[in-house]
Amino acid sequence: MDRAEAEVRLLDAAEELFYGRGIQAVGMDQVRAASGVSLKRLYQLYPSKSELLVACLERRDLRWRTRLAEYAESGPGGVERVLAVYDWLYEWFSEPDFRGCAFINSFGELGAVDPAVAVTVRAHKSAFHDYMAGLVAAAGESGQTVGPLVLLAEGAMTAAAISGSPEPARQARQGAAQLLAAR
Amino acid sequence: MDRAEAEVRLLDAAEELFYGRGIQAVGMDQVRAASGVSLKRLYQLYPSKSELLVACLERRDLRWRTRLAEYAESGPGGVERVLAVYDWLYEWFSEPDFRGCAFINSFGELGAVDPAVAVTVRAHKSAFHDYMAGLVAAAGESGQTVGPLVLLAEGAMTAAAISGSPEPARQARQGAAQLLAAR
DNA sequence: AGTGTCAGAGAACGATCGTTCTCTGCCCTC
DNA sequence: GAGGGCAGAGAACGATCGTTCTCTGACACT
Repeated sequence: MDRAEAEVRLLDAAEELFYGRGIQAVGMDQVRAASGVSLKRLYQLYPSKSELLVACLERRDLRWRTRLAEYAESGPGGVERVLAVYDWLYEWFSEPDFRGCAFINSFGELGAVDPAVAVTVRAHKSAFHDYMAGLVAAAGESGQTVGPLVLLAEGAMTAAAISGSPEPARQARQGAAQLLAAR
Repeated sequence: MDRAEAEVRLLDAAEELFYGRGIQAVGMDQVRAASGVSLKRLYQLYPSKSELLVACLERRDLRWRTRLAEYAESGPGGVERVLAVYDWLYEWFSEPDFRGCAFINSFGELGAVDPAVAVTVRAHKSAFHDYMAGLVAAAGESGQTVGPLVLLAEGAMTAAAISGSPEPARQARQGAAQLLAAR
């Protein structure tokens, strides 16, 4: 197993465990067991739990935004492309192991005590905001709606996590459609 | 110091610490030091950290909803009463020690491993949803908007926490006003 | 083949946690 | 005034955590 594969296995295992049970509820030895990578190697690649977590979040940020963009840009453009974001949220919320937004969860758990986590979470949310702003601008809509549109998505993530239902995505889509229809 | 005062001091101290730094980042000994209540008494009143946390959340739920209702119902009725919710959020977000919604944070940290926490958080969010539904109905608006209106508020809470700015409350209010104007 | 290098397994370490126990001193009752 | 129960302070306990160290065995090279 070379360095690249060890990294992948570590990030896969750590991300699933951290996301599924919370960060402080997972010990480094559980990451070792789930990944099959020895503790020694783990600490060579990621010198602390915090750095492992940040690496997980950064990879997740990339994958999440890529998947979202692929979905949105596979359909028609304009306003429908904005609304497709909420359709994608519905699919995400429906995944069996969905447990909310990993960034919101991480920020709530460690944002106050781990500055690196706070920075990473802010970067992710900022990137999402910028992406939505781009879609809205491409649809020729007023930039004033971007804020509420993002809030609908953020609210849907937490509501879906807490209620255990994907339905908030539908409600967010309805709200977004109304906001975009009003002129 | 009688039992009632010990409870108040414990809940005050624990709530501030848990909310400000995260739950697992705070030890029971810090709660003892901040409250001035001995460890023995603490465990007589709340036999475990989880029960102390749930008691904090339940009291916070009551106080939070009471403060919100007092604010909303101190102004005019109708649609403006719905919008007043977002004005209140702005004031809340502007408090110096604001760190997001304690229920969302607690759920993210412990929802997956502590069922009592999950139940308490769901109850709080459900109560907030019902309260908003009541305001919307009293304003003579369609019940269909309740979902998006709640999502705007939830999204504003997390966005304000992560960005460290109260501005999301303004954006949520704008979005809500548009949703209520559209018919 | 013999030797040096490295990786893995897992013990070890020091810290901290939630929780309980011990000891001491005070207050109330007779 | 003597004795008993109770509360507070803080040590103690067992578990677990993040992180490091030790030991052993396998592989690479001359």
